Amino acid sequence: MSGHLMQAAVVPVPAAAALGAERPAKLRRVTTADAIFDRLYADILALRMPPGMQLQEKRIAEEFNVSRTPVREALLRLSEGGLVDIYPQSGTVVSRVPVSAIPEAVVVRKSLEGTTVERAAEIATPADIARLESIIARQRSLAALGDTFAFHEEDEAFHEAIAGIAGYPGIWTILKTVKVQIDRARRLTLPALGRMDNVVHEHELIRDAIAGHHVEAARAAMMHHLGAVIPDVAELRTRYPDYFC
Amino acid sequence: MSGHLMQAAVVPVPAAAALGAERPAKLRRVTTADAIFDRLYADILALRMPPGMQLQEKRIAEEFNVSRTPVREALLRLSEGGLVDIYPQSGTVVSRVPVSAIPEAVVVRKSLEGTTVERAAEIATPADIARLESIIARQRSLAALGDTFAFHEEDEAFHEAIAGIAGYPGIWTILKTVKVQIDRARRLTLPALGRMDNVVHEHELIRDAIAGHHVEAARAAMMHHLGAVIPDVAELRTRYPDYFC
DNA sequence: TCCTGCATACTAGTATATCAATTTATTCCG
DNA sequence: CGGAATAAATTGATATACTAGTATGCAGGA
Repeated sequence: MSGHLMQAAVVPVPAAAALGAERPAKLRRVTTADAIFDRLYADILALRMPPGMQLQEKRIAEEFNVSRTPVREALLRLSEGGLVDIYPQSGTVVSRVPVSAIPEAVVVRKSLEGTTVERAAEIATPADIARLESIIARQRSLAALGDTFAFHEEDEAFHEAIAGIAGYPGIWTILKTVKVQIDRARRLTLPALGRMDNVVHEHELIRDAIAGHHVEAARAAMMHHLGAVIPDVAELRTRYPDYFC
Repeated sequence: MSGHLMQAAVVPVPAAAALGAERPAKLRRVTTADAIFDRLYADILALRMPPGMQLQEKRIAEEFNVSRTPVREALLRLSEGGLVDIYPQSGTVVSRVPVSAIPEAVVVRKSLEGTTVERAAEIATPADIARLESIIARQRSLAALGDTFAFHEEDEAFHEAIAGIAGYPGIWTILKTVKVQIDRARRLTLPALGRMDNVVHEHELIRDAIAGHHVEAARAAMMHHLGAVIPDVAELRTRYPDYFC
């Protein structure tokens, strides 16, 4: 962690904000706070900053060569997402993964993605199917290479694409915030290489059901897919006792 | 809007944050920024600040006798919820209700509340049913009095109670943010007094289904209930053209 | 030894000042 | 008279300074 921070690039606003927030098509500077948010977000998700780690606005500000203000804004956003806990006048820590919330997060995913995939199966076009297939193809090669990180990114892309096909971009925004806690727990499991092939196959089943406009089959395939990825929290908890609460 | 702001009361943290964020049972100062956020949130929802209204950090800060910093933090949080739009170096406005997002918001509610009510029907205890009934009872009298505002608060309580029964408090947190845009649109409809009686009846049906552990019936009743409250955006749009986008 | 109370050293919350970018009005030239 | 260039004003973004809680450790007494 070091060095200067990129400044003041001008880019189209990246989706941001919750359901229905769509900024009017307008240009928006990527602010310093945004950059720091992204960095911390990635660091926490990748466990480079493990749960329970103490954070200090001042120290972070010094590391990035910025003032406390943008750091503070980034931390506030992270705390809303449940990734850090801010104790006023005391300190800020990377939040421990709330085990109790993980089953609920899975329920949310199943509920929302079930609804989404049904809609997608109803209205998907051949072009949509092609998009799904291209993502799956990339996943196949990444699985062969054993690149778990890139594989996971494509996994996100697949689910996001389905939301896009269904015409529910806002639902994907919600899912992203919900998925975070699940993903953090999953990062702790050893890179189960064999699992990637399973995922590819499950994605193929989902794609086939959507392509054939088989609403019920699509839902069933998605339910099976989401049910298979629940991390074994009980085991993780004994292995990393102070990462959970 | 006037006068000083209450300072530094100490209260238990009010639920806040997304799924799985549960602040460790701890005392937390209600910060100035929190107070301003709550105030602005209420003002926007009650349409005292109508969509399209210009906001200025400086002016708000002066009104509340605080500096721009907490005002800014409150506005940032509001913008994440899609209640204000911040145009950098230009201005901040109360967001217009994004009509395009309302159907999607309804989809989310149906999906999540459908799942929730099913679970509630499975595990509800007699005490849970009593809680629901007491809320419905209050709604009956409020409907008779024609107190639409308090009625709406009890409506929220009813749905939150079901989430509580199901053991999905985090889902309610998500629903709150999704409901906001729908509620804003609904506030524009004339206080349809007759509608309140319908709502009470629909709630009774939901309660009965939960009490009888009729999972399918509970879902059906909830779907009907949620389908009935979709505001007629098309009509509203002609009546309040610059409240929407 | 263990508990209590105070002093100290932090940390986050808030205020104020400065910087930079965008919008808007105005002026000057064609 | 009109349009482009420019200057002024507005306001968001960032930096710095200050205030006020909170935790911790040590001293002293039970």
